[in-house]
Amino acid sequence: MIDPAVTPLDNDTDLPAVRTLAERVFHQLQRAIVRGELPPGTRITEPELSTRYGISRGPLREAMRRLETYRLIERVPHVGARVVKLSMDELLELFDVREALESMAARLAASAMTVEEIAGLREVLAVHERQNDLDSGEAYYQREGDLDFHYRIVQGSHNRMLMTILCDDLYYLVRLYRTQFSASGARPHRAFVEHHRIVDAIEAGDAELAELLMRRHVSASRENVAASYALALDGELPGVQDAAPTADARAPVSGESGEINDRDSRSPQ
Amino acid sequence: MIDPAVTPLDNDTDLPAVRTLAERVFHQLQRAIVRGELPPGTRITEPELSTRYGISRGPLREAMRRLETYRLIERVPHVGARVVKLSMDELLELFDVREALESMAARLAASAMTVEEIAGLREVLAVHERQNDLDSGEAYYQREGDLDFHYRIVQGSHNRMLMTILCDDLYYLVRLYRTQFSASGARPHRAFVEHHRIVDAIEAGDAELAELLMRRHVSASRENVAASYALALDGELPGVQDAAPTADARAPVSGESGEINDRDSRSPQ
DNA sequence: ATGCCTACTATTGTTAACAATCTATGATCG
DNA sequence: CGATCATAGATTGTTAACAATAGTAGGCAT
Repeated sequence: MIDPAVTPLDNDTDLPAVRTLAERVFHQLQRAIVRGELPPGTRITEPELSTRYGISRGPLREAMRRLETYRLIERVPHVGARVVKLSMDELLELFDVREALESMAARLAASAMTVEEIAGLREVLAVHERQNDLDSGEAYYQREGDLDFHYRIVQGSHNRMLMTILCDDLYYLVRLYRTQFSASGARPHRAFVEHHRIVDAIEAGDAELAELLMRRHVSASRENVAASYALALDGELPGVQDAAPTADARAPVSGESGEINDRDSRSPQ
Repeated sequence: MIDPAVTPLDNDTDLPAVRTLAERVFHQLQRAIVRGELPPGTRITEPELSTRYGISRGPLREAMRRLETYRLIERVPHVGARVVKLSMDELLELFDVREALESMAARLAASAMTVEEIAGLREVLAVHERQNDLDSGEAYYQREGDLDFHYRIVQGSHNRMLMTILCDDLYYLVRLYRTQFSASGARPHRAFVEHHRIVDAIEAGDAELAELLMRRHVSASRENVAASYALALDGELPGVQDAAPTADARAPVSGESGEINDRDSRSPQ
């Protein structure tokens, strides 16, 4: 469901095992939201979407209920639903959760990952690096590659609950944040270094180190995003002091190379 | 299959803000499952439940969809749904997730918790201890109190996403595990000690220490449960070597004082 | 007797109509 | 002129009937 090569370019029925209308429209809506085709805050009205997708309200409601659990839309009883509008401090909250979960995943992966999985991980890094040689240009693939890196480590933890929470529940939210804050890949080479170190630790079976590196990796990325945001914010709004809780914040925040890049977490820039 | 005598005591409208039928029946089903009134593996059939609760299949399906996201039931398209059957290694997976998330919560709580919240936390511990003076007898309240302790720390993190994942998504699963493996409160005083230490660290604003203690707390509980289970398992099934992935395991596992207790994580019993 | 095929039943997926609730617009009153 | 209340429209919640799928039981042929 995450593999970029597998992800359908578009169309309806290329997804495997879409056995029901509700599933199909769920995936369609999900993609529409993540891609920004349904902008944040957009009101979702059932009659409109049902006619739009040519289905009845029954399956649509089921799809919307699923979208709600993925935190992509927010519903209020008897009122309606709208596409979630993300704030910066919610993004930072997400980083904290990811830091906790992904560092745990790295720890477990160091013990549980197979040689084949590690080889696949190295291959991802190689592809990642190759695309970096093309320099900027296509940040999209970098993002996907970066995402794939983290995805594979979570898979390597062999903890299904972790996989579900991280890769199913939080995955689309991460992507939505990315499009919403238009995080551009700034300097991914720093992330490469970190990624390689993490894989080294995993390959060596050093759970403690892998955990620590992953934790720093995510944490540094969080600080980077926060700093970039604060900078962009007082660049255009000199009066603003703190990140507003409900910041609609359309300021593009650079610093995230798609998934996670970071400063070297040591040298002060 | 579904004991009619049990459900009627949970009347309809004791829960606040139940604005829709789907919500009501969701809570009813949730309680029924967590309490064990709907045993694990029970087939959930829509016509039966709809007549049983006196509602139509529409709201019922919505309630079931919610139960599915809470991982309390499992659905297969065109086939049906059944109450989730938990295995021991899934329980251990849950412990890993909780270790990652709750240690993060403790860290954040050390920085973000207000004096009022800390006071409330101390009160919980006091109540907890008082009930422990009554010794065993009522393990139920201990469990709830223990749960309340962890619950409040998560709240104290002031991280809404953490709160949602831990208190909404995983909470009922934890309770279900407890009833399913009939974890009895064995020796909660060890947990008390740990709890107090954690609160001390939080009150001192020592994020590092709070995180470390919470991590050990959950980890020790995990090991305790695993050990008790392994013991009970080869006590009754001497041939069994590993925890079966799909163990239906009705053996009562002691060691969990409801939520989390642990050995002192230092002295070897 | 056993294996496969077929029809049947029960359950799930889907649809469309009905009822209850909320929002907004406009009229009335202070 | 402003505010409050009422009414109207639209949207969500709910229901019951219809369609499609999967499991099951029985018969038939080998």
